[in-house]
Amino acid sequence: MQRVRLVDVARDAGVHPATASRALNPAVVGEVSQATVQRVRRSADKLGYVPNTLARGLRTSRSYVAALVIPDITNALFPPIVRGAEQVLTEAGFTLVLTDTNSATEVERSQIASLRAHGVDGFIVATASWHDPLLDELATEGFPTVLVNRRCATSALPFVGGDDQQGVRLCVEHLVGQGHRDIVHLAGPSNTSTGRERADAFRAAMRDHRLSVRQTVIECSAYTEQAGAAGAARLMARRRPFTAVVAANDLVALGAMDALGSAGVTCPRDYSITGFNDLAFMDKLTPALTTVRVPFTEMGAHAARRLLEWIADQPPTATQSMLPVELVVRGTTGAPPVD
Amino acid sequence: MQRVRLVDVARDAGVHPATASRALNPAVVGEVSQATVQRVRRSADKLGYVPNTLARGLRTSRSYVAALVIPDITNALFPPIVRGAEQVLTEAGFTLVLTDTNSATEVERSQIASLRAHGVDGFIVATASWHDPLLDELATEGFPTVLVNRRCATSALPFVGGDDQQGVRLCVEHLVGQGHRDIVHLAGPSNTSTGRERADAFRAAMRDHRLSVRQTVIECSAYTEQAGAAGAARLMARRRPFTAVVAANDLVALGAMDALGSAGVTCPRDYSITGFNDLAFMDKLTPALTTVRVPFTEMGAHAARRLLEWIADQPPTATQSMLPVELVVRGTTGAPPVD
DNA sequence: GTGAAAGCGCTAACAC
DNA sequence: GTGTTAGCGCTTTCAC
Repeated sequence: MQRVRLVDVARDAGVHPATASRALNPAVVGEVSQATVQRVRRSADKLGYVPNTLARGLRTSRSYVAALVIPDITNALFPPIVRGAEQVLTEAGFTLVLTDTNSATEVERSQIASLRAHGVDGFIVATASWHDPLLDELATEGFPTVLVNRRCATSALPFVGGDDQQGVRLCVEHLVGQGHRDIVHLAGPSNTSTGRERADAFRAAMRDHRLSVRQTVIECSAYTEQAGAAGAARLMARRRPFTAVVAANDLVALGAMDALGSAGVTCPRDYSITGFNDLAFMDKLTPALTTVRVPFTEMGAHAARRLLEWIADQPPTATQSMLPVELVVRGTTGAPPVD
Repeated sequence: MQRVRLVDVARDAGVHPATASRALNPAVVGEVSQATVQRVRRSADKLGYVPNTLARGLRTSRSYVAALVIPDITNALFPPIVRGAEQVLTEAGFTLVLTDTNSATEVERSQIASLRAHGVDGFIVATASWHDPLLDELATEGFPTVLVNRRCATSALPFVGGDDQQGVRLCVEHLVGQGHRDIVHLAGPSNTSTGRERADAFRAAMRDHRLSVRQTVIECSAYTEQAGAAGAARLMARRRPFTAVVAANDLVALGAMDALGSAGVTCPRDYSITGFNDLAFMDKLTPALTTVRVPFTEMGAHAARRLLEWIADQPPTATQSMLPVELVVRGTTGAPPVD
């Protein structure tokens, strides 16, 4: 394997390598006579020819490789994105390179540089910070790059994400419908678009219901259980009454429930809570988590399609696609306690 | 970016491209005078030179890319493996290509072929079937390949996995210690090494405790909740009494618990059950799952190290490494019911 | 429709 | 120590 070169095929078919190349290249196969094409194809099959993509890439500066940049693959929301992207890319004859930055900016920068050196044709980036110079650079250079899940302040790059606004609105409406009025938001980090936008959406939804938003938003430092627990601790320290919590995501919700539980405040008896993302097994907890389901697989697939379009044609309109989300009502929400 | 070539650096430094190449290549930098090295390095930094890995690879037939072949990235046990491998590889200056075969053999075959065409230096394979002609081919060709998590019948390739035998033995011992005697095993598919070896280990452990193994093993068709539920249904259909179940993995255990629960048989009141893998959130279920913790991140890292060794030197001894596992006792195991 | 020739960016032999 | 030369495997002008 890897031993049969185009020259060998050409020799076997009794043609010039250039002709063999044309016969095997769908784009220019028309320039070659049918008979020759047949002969070359037969030879290629017979010898088990596998084109050397490196050599092709060196010549065409096209590698048919796309890279997916992920902050942390062990966070359960990313695997479906990877999967969706991988499937679309593979189907299109592309190879997916995965890089896990461990949420570190320097790693991200060096990885992106190295991948470009490897000649990748484009990036799908799931690590976007709200202010992200690295992505601004890519945008400026016109290097094919699609943002997924999180976007930047400067929306110069196409983006595919879930409809955060709608998701939060559904949560607030559901809680209000159950009779809650003292609702607080454990927000995500403000250096992520999801953190910011969910918080904005929360305030907007509260206002729509003529509820005060004063002192109702507590920012968590990360999308983790630890940060959620810390947020809940700060919430309790305030001694401001609340009957419901809209958490920025499932992990934050879980952490908050843990912390509140340790303080003897239990859900759904004492308060209601909603998550976001509907990670695996959220339906199997006790109580099962009411949360917002986001179509992550579709998100990855969609982002991959956008990237392929860009690579094939020219810079796309930097559209921001919002995929519809849905509220999944389970056991962590109910009527507010009567005291 | 990607515009600065070695020639440009050489011109800037006033040397021949070959000299610049040597100055920048750690392996042969000694053949160049210190002064020249300095000058070349300075020029490279100044111009922002990034070596073109494709061109280098074409010349050296080394791409510094390793591929990880995964059956299904959305199965929560694989992300940590990916992460562990990615970290070791990245640190060594390698790039990781991920491919998700969706558990389909044809996809796997075509992906592996395509990746070899892309010039990857080696594979880490997590999809091994018990009989796997594709892997036998790679082994025969001496292509650097390390198996992770699952291995093949013909152990011609190095393998890094968890200590399945020990894990199952711990489960059985724990259950026996609680007083269980009627223990059954919901086994994994027999076309995986984990399925076969856990079942073997189960039988061995039972015999060690002088317990009969007749009719105690039921094979599930896959490592999924559905298959677990189907296995539990077959178990109930037998009408043979049991007080404990050793499930081949967490998903199978969850599926079984669902199916048994629907039939009014609940855990831990009516029976005990153990899982395997300790996936995320298994500690948050009700009851929390007693299971075997497997060091997946370390597994991925270890496999990557083995691969790097192979790529750097020569074919390693085809050693089989077993990483230690530990039993995590939680709520799904207890004393058998008294009737 | 096909062949000839050049070259993508880099590195390994071989000179000097 | 450094320059010269050649070539990795492929594609793409340019002739014919």
